[in-house]
Amino acid sequence: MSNTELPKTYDPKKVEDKWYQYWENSKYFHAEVDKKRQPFCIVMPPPNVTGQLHMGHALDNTLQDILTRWRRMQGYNALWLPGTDHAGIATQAKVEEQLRREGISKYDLGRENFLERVWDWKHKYGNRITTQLRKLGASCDWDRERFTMDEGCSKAVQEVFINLYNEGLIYRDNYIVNWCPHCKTTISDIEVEHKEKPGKLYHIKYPFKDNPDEYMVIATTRPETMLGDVAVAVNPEDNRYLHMVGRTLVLPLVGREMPVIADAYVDPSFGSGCVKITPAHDPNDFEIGKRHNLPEVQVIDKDGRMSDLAGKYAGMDRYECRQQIVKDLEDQGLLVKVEDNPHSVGHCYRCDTVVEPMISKQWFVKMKPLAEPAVQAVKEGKIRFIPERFTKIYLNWMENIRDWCISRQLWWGHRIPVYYCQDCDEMVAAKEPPAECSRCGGKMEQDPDVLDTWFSSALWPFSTLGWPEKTEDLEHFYPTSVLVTGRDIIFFWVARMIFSGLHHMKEIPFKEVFIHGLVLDSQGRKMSKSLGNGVDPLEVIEKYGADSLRFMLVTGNTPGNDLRFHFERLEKARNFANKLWNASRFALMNLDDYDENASRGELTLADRWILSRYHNAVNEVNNFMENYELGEAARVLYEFTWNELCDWYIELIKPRLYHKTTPADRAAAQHVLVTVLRGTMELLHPFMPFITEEIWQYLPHKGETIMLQPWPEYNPELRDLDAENAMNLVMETITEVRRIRGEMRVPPSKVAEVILVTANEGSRAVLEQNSSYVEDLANASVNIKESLVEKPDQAALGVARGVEVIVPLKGLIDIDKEIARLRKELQSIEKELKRVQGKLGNQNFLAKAPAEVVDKEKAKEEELLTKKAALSDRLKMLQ
RNA sequence: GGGCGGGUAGUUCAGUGGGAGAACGCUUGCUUGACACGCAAGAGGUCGGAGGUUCAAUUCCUCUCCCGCCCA
Repeated sequence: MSNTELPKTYDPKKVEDKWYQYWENSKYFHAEVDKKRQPFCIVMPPPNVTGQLHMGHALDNTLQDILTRWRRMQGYNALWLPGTDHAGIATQAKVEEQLRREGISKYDLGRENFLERVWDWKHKYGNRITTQLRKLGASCDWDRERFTMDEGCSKAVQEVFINLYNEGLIYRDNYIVNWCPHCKTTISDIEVEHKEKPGKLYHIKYPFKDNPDEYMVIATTRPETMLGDVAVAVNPEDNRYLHMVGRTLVLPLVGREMPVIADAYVDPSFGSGCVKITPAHDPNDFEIGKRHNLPEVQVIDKDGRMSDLAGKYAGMDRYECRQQIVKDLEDQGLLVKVEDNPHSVGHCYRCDTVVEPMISKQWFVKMKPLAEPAVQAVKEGKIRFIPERFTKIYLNWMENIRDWCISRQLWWGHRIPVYYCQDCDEMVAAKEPPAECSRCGGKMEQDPDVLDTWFSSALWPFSTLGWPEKTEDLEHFYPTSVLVTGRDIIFFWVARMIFSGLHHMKEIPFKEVFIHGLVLDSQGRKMSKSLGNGVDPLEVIEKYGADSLRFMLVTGNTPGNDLRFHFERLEKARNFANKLWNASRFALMNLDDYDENASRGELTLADRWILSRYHNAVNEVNNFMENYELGEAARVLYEFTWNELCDWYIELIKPRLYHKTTPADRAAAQHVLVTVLRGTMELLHPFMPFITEEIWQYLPHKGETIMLQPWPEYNPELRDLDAENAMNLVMETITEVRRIRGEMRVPPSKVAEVILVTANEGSRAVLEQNSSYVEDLANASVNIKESLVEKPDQAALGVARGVEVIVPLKGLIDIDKEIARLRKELQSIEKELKRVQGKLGNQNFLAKAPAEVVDKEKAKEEELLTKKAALSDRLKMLQ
């Protein structure tokens, strides 16, 4: 290898795209079924096809990429399957917005033309997010990229719908659903976000028919819905009102006669204890209405305006109407009082409009039979959540699940494969449009609605692998290994994939679910468009590099917890990348004559030490990775690289690389450096794929790419605790000398005379063999003695592992300063000693604590006593 | 109302039944032949509060306060 001079700072822009192209063009991401190897498979949570990469995607995909790259290096047949979601409401809304700017509506275009526009939009923006994922370094198999509306996925959707329909698990019914007046569609229960909002509680008199002077007072937060009231209910155990049950009231402003009923749902302690019943506009009232056979009067329409049934209020906006009704009630003396009453209001999770509960004929999935096996699978441990606490959240939801409303009044999506006869009430679910009604020969027309987007994503783990066909892919890669996703879509997606997989595949879709938190801004707020506090991952990549972003996202955070985005932490990650770069730069500057096969001298203490520490790091990283503690694994690598490899090992071998030794010794240093540095790059590769590839390619290596190198294996035989102990003594000695130098203001350029005194033979041997380390790293000349009778009084003293470190400072020492320093040191030793001796004096401790803990405390006491003796002797002498 | 997470150095966060850690910031000194996106040395914490279990609790248990999230 020729002498390689690299630039002083690492520039990610110069290398990232280059390596990504190389990997992708070389098909390194591509996985084929290979029965000889164990499969590892992740399906990517599909981002919205027309969306843009945000920090949540960056985190989610970084985690998946780390796992995939790691398993791939371990030799698994690793497949990370990417794709995008058609995102019904979001995408349709975007295209409608575009049409609005052109001054037309989707109705002007008609369904066919509108859909063509959406497909145009998809083709135009559909590869934006996948390009962005490439920038992040995602090693997914693009040859297998899927889309929820592609032919295969659409087939799967049809198949599933028809199967469930035939099994009686999909039904159509009139039911109270959540209507978004802005999106103009129903949404499912979990798509409603409940937010606490300030509001009023209105107390209104409802007079009796037989005696208009007598009345009941009802309390409501939504007076406008009273136009749809059909009863007043009280609790059957509420003695205040029981005698009124069965009597007839006259609804104010409307004049409708309605009964007083008793129902256990009513909470006697809320408001007056009398509840108005509006089955058409409240889910609970709807249930009560069903129980009591009450009529349903719909007074609010799909635009959020009062309907024709609202009499003189017809056509008014629902909130305007509220004001007017309150005013009218007041005028008639029927408003008793108005109280402040903050209450929870449902909002559309897409557009944040207040949702209107409304009765409508919709398609539903019957959940109970599907949920049961999905609960079992998790309870039996077939599917494991990481962190474990999400198991409870999942189970709690699954066990209380309600039927899933799946029809959406949109055009963009999978159209419901049900056909209705226009002449009779025949209806069939079919893959192909029936030519005519099988019963009466009438014309058949398809349901105009489409399915909830999540209906297709629920099938993602098997639809992407070829289902309903029986493919080799399915057989090999299903069930997938792990699902990585945010905690915000456990219900939307994870739960639905689980019951779908179990029902249609008869097998779980994945064995583990790795949940991460949300990426928040630096103040802990959710990143949102309206707040404008989002950080664009692409800008970050542009400025700091993808490796830095990835490293920052994965460190300093614990699985499942939210993560605040701080630019300071990004800088830290970038600095780390630069550190790697410069360590490698140093290595390359000293490898011009490196020959792997050259005869090498014996390993030195530093060599044995760094190899031992490296294998310790390998072991820790492996354990953390297996437990999904990716942040901890990254921390171990950060600390090993910076604090051990760079700060100590590289410094220790500089003299050997600068030809101040024999060629064989130099070769040994080169070899250990290359081995450890290359191994470190391999360990870091899943986290920082680009820089590690760049460096690895410069280092002596075999193979085409770091990403297909075997993952470093832990070799316990290379753990060398003797070397670690010896090095600790050397390093602490060096630190002690440096500290004295610093405190006594010995100029850095001046060689300090150092006397090391210890009666311990072992320590003395270590120091004698390795005194050059102390001399080089502390700029000192070292003398080692068993004892020292005549201690120079013009000297500073420290103790490292029982070794007295004496630095004679004739003419340089400030006696007062040294006395102060010794006193302070002694103080902290006394404090520690008191604690240790307190423990050792406790009979219970000696009797019950494990022997090694007791031994440890004893050794500690001994060391502290030595140190104390040396320092106080010294202090006496100086005083 | 139920559930969950968090409260540890000035700040942001790791971590642990047995001597409190990191990064940034701060102090001091360094253009030391990889790196100032750096090197060396250092200051800084009653680990939210109270009680309990234990030889030993920041860590386990109970209660309590504050912050955040989810569900009803």
